[in-house]
Amino acid sequence: MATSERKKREYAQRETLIIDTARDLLLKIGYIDLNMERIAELTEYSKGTIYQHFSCKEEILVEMLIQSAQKCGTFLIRGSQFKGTPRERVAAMILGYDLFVRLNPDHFKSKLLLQNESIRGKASPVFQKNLEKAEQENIGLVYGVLREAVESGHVQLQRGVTIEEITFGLWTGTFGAYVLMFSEVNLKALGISDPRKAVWANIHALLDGFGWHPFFQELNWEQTRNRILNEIFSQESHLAGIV
Amino acid sequence: MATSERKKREYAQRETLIIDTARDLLLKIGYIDLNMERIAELTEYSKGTIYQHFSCKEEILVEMLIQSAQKCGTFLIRGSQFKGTPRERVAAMILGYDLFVRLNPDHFKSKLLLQNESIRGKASPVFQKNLEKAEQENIGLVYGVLREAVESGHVQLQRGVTIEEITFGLWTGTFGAYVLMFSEVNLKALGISDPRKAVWANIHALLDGFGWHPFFQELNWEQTRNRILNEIFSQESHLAGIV
DNA sequence: CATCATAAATGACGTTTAGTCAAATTTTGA
DNA sequence: TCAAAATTTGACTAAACGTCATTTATGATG
Repeated sequence: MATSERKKREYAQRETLIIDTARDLLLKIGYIDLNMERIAELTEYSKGTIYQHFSCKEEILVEMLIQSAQKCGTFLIRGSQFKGTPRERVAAMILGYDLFVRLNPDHFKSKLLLQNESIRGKASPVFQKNLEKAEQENIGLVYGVLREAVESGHVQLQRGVTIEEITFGLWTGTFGAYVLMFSEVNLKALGISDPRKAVWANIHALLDGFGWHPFFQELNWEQTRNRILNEIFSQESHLAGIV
Repeated sequence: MATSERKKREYAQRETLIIDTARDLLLKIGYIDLNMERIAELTEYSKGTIYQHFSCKEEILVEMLIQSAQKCGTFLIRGSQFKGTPRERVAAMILGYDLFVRLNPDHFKSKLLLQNESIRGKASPVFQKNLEKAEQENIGLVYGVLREAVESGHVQLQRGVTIEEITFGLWTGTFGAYVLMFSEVNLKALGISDPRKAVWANIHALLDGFGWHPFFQELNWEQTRNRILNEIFSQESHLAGIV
């Protein structure tokens, strides 16, 4: 069945086209004004065809986020492979995440929207499950490095704290910061001129606070940061313009 | 002008009625299905009258959030007045915030939505400015206690870290956690059975990491926590069922 | 090449909600 | 009591949603 293979390919291509179009449109006109009619126009397909792929705009957003979460995963994996201590590898993952977010501004736009159950709930359950799975896999990558850190004795878990909870701290500290950065909260007016610098300081204070060796003071982090960017994310850091 | 005073009062009362109705409806049916027609029905006014107060449902949400942000401020203030070290006072503010969020579940629902610029942007600029102001005032309350902590020598700011950045860390660590808790991310599946416990551990690790005395180990926090709840939030902690 | 069955794409249509505004109603104060 | 002012109403237009009968394209077969 050579033809049916081609059909499948064409279907997948069209899906990509729809998502890419929706992504552009989302960044350009925002969620409220985003509509299926316009997506149909721009893709040069009819509304009916668009609805054959996605049941509503929210479902397109979910699929968009699934794809970007998977892409995000590749950045996390690359970060985790940095040659260094577990703490440096976690730092590399966080830097990778930052680069990913910089290069994929649509990620947080759709993420923020779908954080709302009413909006996410419009997508069909299959899509929602897939999204949950994609995001859990990414968290799993962080767990992996933390587990190694505990096993190698770089961190001693104290007072019943679990690696899941430490990950939660890293997660909320970075994710929360991006939510704020991406929502036009006036951080400048609040004295936060460089939120990324603040995140970096906070993440390291957190890890220091959990007694994770080597402590912030014990390492030249400026150097480590440059090594991470050069060795792992050379191309991306140039693309993002952080040299 | 006794009459015009009464009119004003009546107008304000109706505004309250509209907001309360919208709040109930939001919690019941969610953002997507929330609509002006239904709000009009439930308040027993006509659509036109509702539109005299608010230009769209998003504007109602903004006003809802302004009000809850102000109420939140009273919890923060009370927390900051706890008789203890600055660090204990910060902890009291965070506990106060937690109680506030528990008792006002609509707060985060609307907050999350309005984090999206496209949604928030539907409200008129005056409403948006007021919201920004209300939220900045709350952050200002945290700054106040941190400033005292620095002045009293409980924290030494190191390596160019500012109190704004530390506040940002507290903010993202708690706010980020509530965003996740309120968005049906399956935290249980990720091994986070008690996100509030995790937040507490992370906040203290963060403050320890910044060298904020007294360190977590040096205090009986279980006792402090109970004192805060008893002395400052007795009524609220019972209402929230955390005894 | 012609035919026909199947698959895919279309856009008109019914429905819902938004937001407006002229008309109806109520209130005010002389 | 009554006219002017203020308020309320809901009918109406417009926009987007989501459906589905109809049209168009495809490709297998003789």
